Amino acid sequence: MSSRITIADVAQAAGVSLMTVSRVVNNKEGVSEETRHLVSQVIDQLGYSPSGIARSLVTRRTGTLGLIVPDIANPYFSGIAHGVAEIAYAQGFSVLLCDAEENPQRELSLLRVLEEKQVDGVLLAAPRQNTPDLLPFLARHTYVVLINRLFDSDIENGSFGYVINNDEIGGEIITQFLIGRGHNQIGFLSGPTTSYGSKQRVHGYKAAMREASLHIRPQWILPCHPTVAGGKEAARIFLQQHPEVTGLLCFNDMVAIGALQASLEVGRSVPQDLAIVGYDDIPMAALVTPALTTCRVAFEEMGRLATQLLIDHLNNCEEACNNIILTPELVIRASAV
Amino acid sequence: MSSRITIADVAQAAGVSLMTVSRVVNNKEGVSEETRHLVSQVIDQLGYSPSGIARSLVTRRTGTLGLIVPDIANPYFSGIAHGVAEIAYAQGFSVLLCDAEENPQRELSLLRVLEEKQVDGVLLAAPRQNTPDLLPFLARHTYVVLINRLFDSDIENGSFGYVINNDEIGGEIITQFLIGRGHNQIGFLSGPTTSYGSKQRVHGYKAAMREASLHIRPQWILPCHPTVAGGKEAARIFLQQHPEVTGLLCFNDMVAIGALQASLEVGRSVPQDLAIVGYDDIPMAALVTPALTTCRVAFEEMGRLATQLLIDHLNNCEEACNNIILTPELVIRASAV
DNA sequence: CTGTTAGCGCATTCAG
DNA sequence: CTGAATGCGCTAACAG
Repeated sequence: MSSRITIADVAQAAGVSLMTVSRVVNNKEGVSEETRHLVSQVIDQLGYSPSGIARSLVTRRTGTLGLIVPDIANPYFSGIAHGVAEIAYAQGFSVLLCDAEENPQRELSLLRVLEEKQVDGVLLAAPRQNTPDLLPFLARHTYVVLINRLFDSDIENGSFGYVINNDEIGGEIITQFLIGRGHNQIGFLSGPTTSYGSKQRVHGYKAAMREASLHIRPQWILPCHPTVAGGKEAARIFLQQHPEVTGLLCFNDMVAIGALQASLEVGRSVPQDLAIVGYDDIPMAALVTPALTTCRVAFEEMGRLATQLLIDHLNNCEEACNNIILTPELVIRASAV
Repeated sequence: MSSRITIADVAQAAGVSLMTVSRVVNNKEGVSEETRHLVSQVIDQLGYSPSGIARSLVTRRTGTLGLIVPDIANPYFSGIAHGVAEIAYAQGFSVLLCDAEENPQRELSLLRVLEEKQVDGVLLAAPRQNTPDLLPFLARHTYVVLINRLFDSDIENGSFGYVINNDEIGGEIITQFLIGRGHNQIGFLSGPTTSYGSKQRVHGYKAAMREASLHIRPQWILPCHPTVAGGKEAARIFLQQHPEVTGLLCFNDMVAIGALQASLEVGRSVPQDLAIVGYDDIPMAALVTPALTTCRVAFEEMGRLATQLLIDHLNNCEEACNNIILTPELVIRASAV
């Protein structure tokens, strides 16, 4: 219905050949200013719009990127998506949004869909969990950029582009900050055990503790769901079992907000009785009370960089195709001073 | 590169015709179980994936929906997007995400892109501002569903499907709530003057005031930017100019959070000295201190309903194609009790 | 149940 | 500078 009028209609109306029309539509050389002008006019008049579908069939390029996120309603991923959309638009690409709804199986299915849709490349944002089948599905795509997610093996990672946050340094920074403020009993509500980021942050935490010659107690590291509810529950348990702890690191800001709530319940005032540190710096972090001291991860920037990396690769810009490791930044607010 | 192997390769390898392969790929009738099985096997073996592009060229359907939002990083729109993605996936559609970056001009350009990509339909979520050129661009699409946005004229609205929130009732509900709690001097930080929702909410506010025989003072209605900063600034000015006001309605939760901050600065404690009410019930609303009393708008549900409406229409299900008006719901928390 | 013919709308050859 | 042929990969409409 929509694309009723074709390039042929335009050609006929303008009294030229298909190719001439095609050339002016695509701004190609080899057309006199005169005919170019004429054809443009006819195009406007007829309201012609080229069919991206037909074009893609012959060029074998769709100008579309696939973006897979675990949950677009999560500010973490919507921030990434915002960055992705910005660069994609600027470079003339569209983005097919795939929400896996936190379901690893769904990711596989989505990868299939993207294959049928013939996207030029895919951006895969941090699935929480490692599905073993993921690799073969990924391999079917021309090019994939991983956002804040890595496989366990470097060999596998070598097949993909990636932009990640250095969570090990992140974990180290926040731990060092607490140590610097005189804390030496520091706990960690470490999030999902399956999370790559969690592991890295714990590494950083341990490194900082070791560096300061502080004893590392495994029971001070408590996994939890990466949500407010998860953080609240974990903090409740943790604070009861380890009242001696004066500094509490959290997997992310949501967990930290949960910890804030638990502290209130238990009667430990933050930051006086207990310092709490988040991670990510989602918009909410600055707005809770007390405002969260946290580690800023540049979501939107990651989205932008990943998209640029992907597009550079599609354009065969070999030089520009370097993977990117971002260093997070400490943001001191009120929950730990 | 990706779709190197075609239906022809499968046909040859299986020793059947193209059509037979096509039939099994599309699960169509008219193939014996035996050959169906054989062909399926060859497909797996060769790793064949059908080309959506080629298919779309002939079927004139892309199985793709366009979604335009002003800002995907805004929880309001990422909530909608989540609902959209859910239904789209469930019904076998993909969604092309377009982030207009709060730029009405960009919207037009995006609409063009969607036209070239030949999306089956488009979902347009609440642009803040009315661009006069919007209508002709929308008209080029087969079917459009407006999400929480309406044109000023009913004739124009008649051309589109829509799912909206009844913001007039919303404004009325929150005003009645404050009145019921004994407030009779109620201000309204009403957001952008260009916003359709703002106008409606103000209508509701006035209706409730009138109904309670309270005097409506125009100076108690103050427009502002729909952001935390905008709310903070507006509240600062408002509270200084109208200290007599004891209840403050806000355009949305972000504005309310700003008002909360301003109150703290000015030394008015919430809810004792001043009741503050938000709008939308974004995730953040429950997490600030004091937690926001607000009016819940069912974002995700709106996304779901709009998408279903669009798909129903594409499937020519005339009966099911009714526009939807949702009624918001009061959520009482701590900022106004 | 299976195969053949034709063409979707366009861009890439190659000739003028 | 312009145009005529050819085919991208697939399905609809017919034949057998």
